[in-house]
Amino acid sequence: MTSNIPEVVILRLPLYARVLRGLADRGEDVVSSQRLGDLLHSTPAQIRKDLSYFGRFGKQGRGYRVDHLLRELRQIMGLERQWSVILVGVGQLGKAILTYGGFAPQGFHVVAAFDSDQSLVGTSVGSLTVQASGELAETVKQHQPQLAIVAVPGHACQSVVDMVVRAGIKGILNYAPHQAQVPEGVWVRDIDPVGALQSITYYLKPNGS
Amino acid sequence: MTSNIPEVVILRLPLYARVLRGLADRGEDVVSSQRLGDLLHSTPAQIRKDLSYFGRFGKQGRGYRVDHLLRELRQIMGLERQWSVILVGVGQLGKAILTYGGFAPQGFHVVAAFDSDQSLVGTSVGSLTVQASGELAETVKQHQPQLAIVAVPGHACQSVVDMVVRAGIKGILNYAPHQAQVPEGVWVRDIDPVGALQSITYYLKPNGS
DNA sequence: TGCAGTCTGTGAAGTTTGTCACGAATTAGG
DNA sequence: CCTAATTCGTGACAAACTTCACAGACTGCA
Repeated sequence: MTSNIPEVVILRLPLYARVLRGLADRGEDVVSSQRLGDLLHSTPAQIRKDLSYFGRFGKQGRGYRVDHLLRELRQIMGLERQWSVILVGVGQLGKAILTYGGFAPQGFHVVAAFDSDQSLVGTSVGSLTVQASGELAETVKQHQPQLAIVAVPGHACQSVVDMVVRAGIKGILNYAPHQAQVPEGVWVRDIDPVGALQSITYYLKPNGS
Repeated sequence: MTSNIPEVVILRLPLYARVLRGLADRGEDVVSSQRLGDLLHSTPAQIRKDLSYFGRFGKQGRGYRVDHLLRELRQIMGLERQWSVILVGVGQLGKAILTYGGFAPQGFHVVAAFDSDQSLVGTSVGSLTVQASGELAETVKQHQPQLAIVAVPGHACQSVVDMVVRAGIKGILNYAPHQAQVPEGVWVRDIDPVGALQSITYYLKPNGS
């Protein structure tokens, strides 16, 4: 039974949560869909409609209580718990991801890092020791992480994805420039900065307005 | 006059180009929309429709010539030229971006890096020397870069975006966790790994299928 | 208490995006 | 040359998504 909530809506939830966090930090108690729309470059109707998929969180004549709505959203997205993440690929990108401080505050903890390069295995990056790819299945069985970050070259992506999927991982954040094939029930999001730039240049190309 | 080609189509073009590059590397001459669809997890009809917005590149009974279609797509996206990029924010993330080897092969060259932290200004990262943010306008005037990568903390994002926009930049790749406001005619793409993970956990939350 | 003003939640309408299915072009093999 | 097998390009159709617009709920003030 796949839920009937559009995926585009799910993709917007993190943005809503982020903006609400900002409002909470600035001590704002209540926010209207109008105001949220301004902050998100979206429309009030869109925001109300999106939220209505999950329940009724606002109050007519007032708006939404910031802390309440934020808690609800975090609940909906499953963020009221910690998530364990493994990293595969400890090259430059992988190292940057390991030392990046943005994941942990949101409850995503990298608990193990793997690489196929034997000269990396055993070295320390941040607080982790790089493990051999061969140990992945065993380590996953022990720590039961739910997510994997893949930061390997494009040509290695599919085999790495296959490996983590076989180990039981159901969510993958893929930095490799490759569309990985995954079975039903496994979720992949691609991070593609180069593609993002390329889709910008399309609009800049006819130079002028 | 905004073009009437859907933005979703434009966002798919880089993926098409990437897959075609892979096929070209493997020496394949011709590819059908069926095959492309398999590789992209898309449908043949979608691909034919997308391509038809730009012209007629295929041949009935055969398919698309890989090298020809790739060249056409690169032309369409404006990739048959080099693009100059500036980086703002030379923290851990910024440094990783500077040393990342994925941009240059696609024609995106980082020509200058800026940071507001005086202790970073003057230091070398990769082949660049970090400049003070105050020099940005002047440097942009000289080098005429078309794109900017923003890799600063969320709270600094908007002011940095304002600055690069004022300097004349029309395309921004934003790594900061903040939805920047930009005037008409400026294009922003956000890179949001944390948000991507959060939209995955939504689906994993009801643990089971 | 009553009234004017605000703002949500939601069916219905409208728009955008994706799929279907078929004519026409091309190839390959007698 | 003729026929069977492919495959594109595209208008018509369907599905998905967004916007509209309004009833109903709440607030604040006199």
